[in-house]
Amino acid sequence: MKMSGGVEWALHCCVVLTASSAPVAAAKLAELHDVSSSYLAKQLQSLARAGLIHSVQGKSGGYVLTRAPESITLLDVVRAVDGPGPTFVCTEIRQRGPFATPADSCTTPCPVARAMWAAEDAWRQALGAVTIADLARDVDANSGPEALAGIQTWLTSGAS
Amino acid sequence: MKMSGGVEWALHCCVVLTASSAPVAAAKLAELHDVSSSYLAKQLQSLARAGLIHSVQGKSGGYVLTRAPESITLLDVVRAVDGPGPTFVCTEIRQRGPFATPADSCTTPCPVARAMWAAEDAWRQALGAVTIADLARDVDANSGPEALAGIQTWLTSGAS
DNA sequence: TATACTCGGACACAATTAGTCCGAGTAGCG
DNA sequence: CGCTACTCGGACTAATTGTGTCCGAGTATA
Repeated sequence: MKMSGGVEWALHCCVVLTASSAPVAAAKLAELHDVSSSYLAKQLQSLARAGLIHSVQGKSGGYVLTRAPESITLLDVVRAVDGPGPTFVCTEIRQRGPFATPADSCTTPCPVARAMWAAEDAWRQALGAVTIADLARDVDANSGPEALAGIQTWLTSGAS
Repeated sequence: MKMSGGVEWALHCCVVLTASSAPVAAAKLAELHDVSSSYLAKQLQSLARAGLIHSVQGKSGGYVLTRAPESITLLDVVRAVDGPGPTFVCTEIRQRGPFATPADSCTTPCPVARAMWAAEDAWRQALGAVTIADLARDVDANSGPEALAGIQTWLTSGAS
C-alpha cells in the first residue's frame, strides 16, 4: 500500500500557489519542481475537479487557489488526488464459507472493518487538522522567507 | 491508494487461530473463509516471516499463533502483510528545480513530509492500540459465543 | 522406510499507477 | 473583427504493483 506520488506534487504546488494571486501555468509549476509537466497536469486537473483550484484558460492562464490557504486542509488534497474511497475495503468475509453469518445478522459492520476504519478516521482527522497555510508557514521557517518571495517574483516574471 | 486485500484475510485468520491451540492448515482456513487457498498461503507466509505465527510442517501441520492474542496488534499484522514502509514517500522535491534548496540545509525533513508522516503515526498508533484479542471479543459480542466455538470444533475435527 | 500431507518459494496474470500525447477552448494582439 | 499563440482537458500507452496459481522441498505419521 503506497500512496500515489502525485499527492506530494499536488501539496507542493498548493504551497507555491499560496505565493501568487495571479494564475500560474502548469508548465511553470512543473519546471519549478523539475517534474513531468504532462503528468503534473493530471494532478492539477484532479484538484480542479475537486474545486480546490480554479483553472483560467487563455494566453496568460493557469491555476489559482479558490479558497484561502487556511481553509484548505491536507485531507482535501489527498482526497482529491488519491481518491475519496477508504483504503481498507471490507469484502464481508463473514458472510462466506460454511460458517457464514446470515446477512440479516450483519446490521453492524464487521469488527475487523470497524477497527481498521477507526484507524483511518484518526489518520483523516490528523490530515484535516493541517492546512496549506500551516505548511507555507513551516516552509518559511525552514527555508527562510526569501525563498517563497524569490519564487513569487520568478513566477510573475516571464523568466524561464 | 488501496490497502492490500490480503490484510483482511490475515486479520480474520488471526482471529480464527485464537480459537484453536492445535495447528490449523492453510487449506482449512481458506475453505472456512471461501477464498483462494493458494493466495491465502502467501499472506500466512508473510505472517510467519514476521514471527506472528509459527508454521508446523508434516502430516498434521499448520499454523499456530506464536504469542498471546493480547500481544498481537493490528499494526503488527498490517506491517507484516502490507509492508513496513511508509505509505507516503518523500522524493525531496525541494532539492530539485531552479529554486532547489541546497542539500546541506535539509537537515530536517520536508514540512510536507512531516505533516503526512504525523498523520501516518496517528494511524499506526490507532492500529497499535487494538489487539487480536479485542477483535475476537467483538466477534463474540456480535455473532454470539457459539460461533467461534462451532468453528473450533469444525477445525479440530477432520470435517470438510 | 515409504507415504501422504504440510509449507515455501518461484512463476504467470490482472489491475492500478505513472507518464505521454494531441485536440478543444480562450484571452490577448494586430 | 480575425488571427495567433498559449492555456487546459481528456484520451491513449507503458511500467509497476498487487493478485492468483503452480509445483518442489521437507517432515511427521503409519
